[in-house]
Amino acid sequence: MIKIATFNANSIRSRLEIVKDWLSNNRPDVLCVQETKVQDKDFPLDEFAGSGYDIVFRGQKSYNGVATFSRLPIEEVEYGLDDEPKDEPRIIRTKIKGINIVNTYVPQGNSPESDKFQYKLQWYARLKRYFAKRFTTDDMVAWLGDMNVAPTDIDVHNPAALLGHVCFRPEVWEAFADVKSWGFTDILRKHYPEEIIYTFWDYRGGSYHNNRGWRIDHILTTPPLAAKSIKCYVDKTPREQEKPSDHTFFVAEFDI
DNA sequence: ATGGTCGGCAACCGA
Repeated sequence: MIKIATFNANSIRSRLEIVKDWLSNNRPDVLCVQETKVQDKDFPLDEFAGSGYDIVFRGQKSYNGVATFSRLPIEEVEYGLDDEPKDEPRIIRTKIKGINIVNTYVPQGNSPESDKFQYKLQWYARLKRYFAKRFTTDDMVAWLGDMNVAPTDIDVHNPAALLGHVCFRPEVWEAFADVKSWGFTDILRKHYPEEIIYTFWDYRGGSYHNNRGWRIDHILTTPPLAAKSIKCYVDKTPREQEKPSDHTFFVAEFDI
């Protein structure tokens, strides 16, 4: 069995105790973290010394940043996209136990009228080419992270009101679906085709308490890995700790 | 309810 998880930390340094506790209590083989919000020279490596995890990361000041934790040997590492701008603080590929683990923090997009939104749409297209260039759909590939898209109406608490948001509008659905069409299965939906399951709740307005959430973190895999998927779930227990992230831990287990 | 709350960082931007 291999257990793979993803978590948008919204600052790894502010979420140190939550991450350390979760790793020691759950012992995933791989944890992909987004929004570490720390420069590489300041990454809190010492805090994880003796944890049993190797960590690869790329960050920048204030914004973005990704890290991949593994307690199995990391066989390969690749930072960034392969065209310009490489955007290293948003994507790390590792190969672990023969599985390509692609940890992404997809740009949020700010507002539909902004250049950042166009950049987001292009980012999905660039990512699709990245997959197509490296892998075939017979390879073991897991794509996970904060995708900044809620793909269907049941993935947000109020689709009518939220329609038009940069994470919930047709251009984003199409861009995400186009990457998926290369050969990915949405592992949560394989197990729970119609359940209301969220991974993110805005800090504002008591949305967690009222369960006004979004499903914007995803775990997708190629068919040979999807066939081995045995469990997929959101772990909300860290939300009950002090100063939680606005996202939860999201986990998939495979019979490998 | 067109507001609300975080984190980083040092004024506001990003989410």
